[in-house]
Amino acid sequence: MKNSKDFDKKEAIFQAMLELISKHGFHSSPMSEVAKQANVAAGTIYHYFKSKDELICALYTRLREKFVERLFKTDDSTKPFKDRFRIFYLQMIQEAIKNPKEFYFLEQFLNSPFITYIPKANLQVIEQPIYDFLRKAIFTQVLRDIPPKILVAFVMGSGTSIIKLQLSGEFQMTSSDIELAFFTCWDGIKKS
Amino acid sequence: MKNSKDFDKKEAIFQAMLELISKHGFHSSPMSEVAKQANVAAGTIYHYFKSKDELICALYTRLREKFVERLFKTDDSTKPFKDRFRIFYLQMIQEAIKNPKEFYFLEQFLNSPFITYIPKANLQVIEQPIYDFLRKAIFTQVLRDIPPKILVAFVMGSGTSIIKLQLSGEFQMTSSDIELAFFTCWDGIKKS
Amino acid sequence: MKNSKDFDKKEAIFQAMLELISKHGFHSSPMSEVAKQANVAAGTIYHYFKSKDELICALYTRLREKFVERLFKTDDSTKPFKDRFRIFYLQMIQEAIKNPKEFYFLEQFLNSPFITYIPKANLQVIEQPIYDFLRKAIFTQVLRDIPPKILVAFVMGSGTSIIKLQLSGEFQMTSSDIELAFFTCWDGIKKS
Amino acid sequence: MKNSKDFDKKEAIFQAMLELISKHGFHSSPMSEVAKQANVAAGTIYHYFKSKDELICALYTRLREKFVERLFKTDDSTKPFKDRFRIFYLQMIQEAIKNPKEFYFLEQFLNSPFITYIPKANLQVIEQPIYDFLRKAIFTQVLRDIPPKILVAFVMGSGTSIIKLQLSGEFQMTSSDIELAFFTCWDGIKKS
DNA sequence: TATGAATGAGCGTTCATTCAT
DNA sequence: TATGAATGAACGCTCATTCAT
Repeated sequence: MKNSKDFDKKEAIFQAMLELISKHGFHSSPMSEVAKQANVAAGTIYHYFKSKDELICALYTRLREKFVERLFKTDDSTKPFKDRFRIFYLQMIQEAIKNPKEFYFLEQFLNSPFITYIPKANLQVIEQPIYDFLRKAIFTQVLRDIPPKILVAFVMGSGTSIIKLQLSGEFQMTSSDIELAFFTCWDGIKKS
Repeated sequence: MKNSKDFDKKEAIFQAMLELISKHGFHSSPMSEVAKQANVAAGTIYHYFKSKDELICALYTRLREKFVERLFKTDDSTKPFKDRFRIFYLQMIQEAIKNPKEFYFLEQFLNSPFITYIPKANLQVIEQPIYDFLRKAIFTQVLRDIPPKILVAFVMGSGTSIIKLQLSGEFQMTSSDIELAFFTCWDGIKKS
Repeated sequence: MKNSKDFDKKEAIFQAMLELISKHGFHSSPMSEVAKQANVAAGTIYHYFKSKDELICALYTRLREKFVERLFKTDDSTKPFKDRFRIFYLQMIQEAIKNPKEFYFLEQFLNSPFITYIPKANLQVIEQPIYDFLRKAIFTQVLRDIPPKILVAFVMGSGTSIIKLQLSGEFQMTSSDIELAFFTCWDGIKKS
Repeated sequence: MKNSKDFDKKEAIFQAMLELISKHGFHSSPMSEVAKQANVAAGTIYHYFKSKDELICALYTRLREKFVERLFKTDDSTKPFKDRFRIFYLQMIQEAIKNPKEFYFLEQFLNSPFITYIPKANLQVIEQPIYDFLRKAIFTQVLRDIPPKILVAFVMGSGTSIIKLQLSGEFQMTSSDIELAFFTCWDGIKKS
């Protein structure tokens, strides 16, 4: 089956690149190594991606979309917003902790000059669900009335930072620690 | 004067590397280019630093120390903690915005495999002032009683994220926006 | 019809290679591009030709034969030799100018190490008509008595050079210019 | 001595590239091989030349200049023009035969897409002496009154072709053959 | 100390060719 | 016959590092 084989190879290449970059960084992840780990020839990668940069960018887009999607996997819009936000915040932390490679790759990419290769419009589309989620809650006066972009930055930044703390191995968070983190965030953003 | 010349060259090398990496990333900042921008010969860099990696790591340590130091430059321990924290938070945001190259370099480094080259103990020493500042406030029941490391991550993570928002050019923060960000953070961490 | 299809594909491949090489040279004309322009699969080319080199050599032989043939297309052996030679010389220049791709390919090939792949005997067979044409005229004392090979070289070399001048775009030859070129050549080679 | 070493290396690289290309063509002359034959490291070539293409173009300019210069090495402007032209024509043929590598390289380059990389103005400057030499003789009514560019093309083209004949090994020219070739050319171009 | 020419391992990428379908 | 995905050797080139001066 051509399609399934295609899928397998592309997927294997993505996976190999993810593994290498999350561990060694962009420039210690040579294409030859990617090929080896993906069990394809070096040249094969170039049937699927124009260049190393394009592969890395495609991987970012793909992983970021997947990550955002997961944040709302367990959302239940019939619940009170506080509960929904709690689920969202915990989900963010837990998903990242369950997928450290993805998380490291995303953070590394986001904080590198690579990020400038992705058109801002594309980035916005990917982040839209988060933005919408919080903006509506500002509108319905559940959340503090501050510019939504600041709110998103605040929430995601604090979460990201807590994830890094946990993944660094420097501090073992219990689930009640995570709960505390949620309350800290919530008390900051809620309409008082 | 040997020391002063040493200082000048080392400083020039640091500055050149900072400029290049903040703009182009680690692996688009060749030593030859650093040398050119620092007005020294390529070989000279190796009198001051064992390797490119060591130079980058030294630069990180140096900039991170400077950054933390600046956070407390305007601290006044006689004031109520809330005021002190406000100054601290605003200072963090403003210093980063005033020094975008430093900020980009630090974030890039922090989110790359390079960070693992710096012994954890050293990192802890550098961050200690922040940790102490907040821990004491927990102890005196001004701040919410959560593990200090989580608190530090929360505060610094939210701040960092807001800085990125501003530096991205995607959102122009007014000083009242920054004030709002401070309140959001404060309401989250204060003892209620 | 197998033969007609064969013919079509082979022809399309020849045409595609000619177009690419005349424009980009041998090593900027990948087989994949040839395949694309010929509307066949890359592998298909290898049903008709053993290798890229063989294809290029076959193309040379083919085009050179066609070119020589055209030189005598309008020959009329009943006319005086001077008239016949005039037609020949003008034909050479005009055919090349009408078919610049063919001309560029032939010249490129002729001046590259590829030419050594073609057995000398084959080359001689192809050029034979030109050789015979001029040798007879020497024999009949119409042309200067110099070794025929030198005569052929002289005539073809001067013609080729004039063609290049015109094709370079550097000089627009009128038909009276071409006539002058003919006289220049003729006065050189005729028996005086 | 820095200058002499520089000279040596650059010269050695030029020589190595010349040797390889004249024998194997552009794309069978890898930089690694050039380095090996020039007794330098691959990277060293890139201190002297930006790229392979630039090296090849520089080599062309250099050799073509040298070649044109040699044509007039033995010129004596006090002699009658016919004698001067004879010397010139014979010199062209003999120099090329003495330096077959240079000749093959120049012809290969001239008939490849590389030639388009060299600005036309530069080419003209190099060829200027030949042009001037013949143009003056047209002006003084020694040579046939045809556009100088055509005259140059005629003379150089016929000469080049005769050189190729000799170098091909297919025909051993005696000095009286060369003399005949000169007369053939002269009778063509002289004012009758 | 300071230089910068020189090194050469290693990179990203290309492309002639093959072969399972 | 025809396909085109896959191969992998080989390419042009970069750049951290060295060392004679």
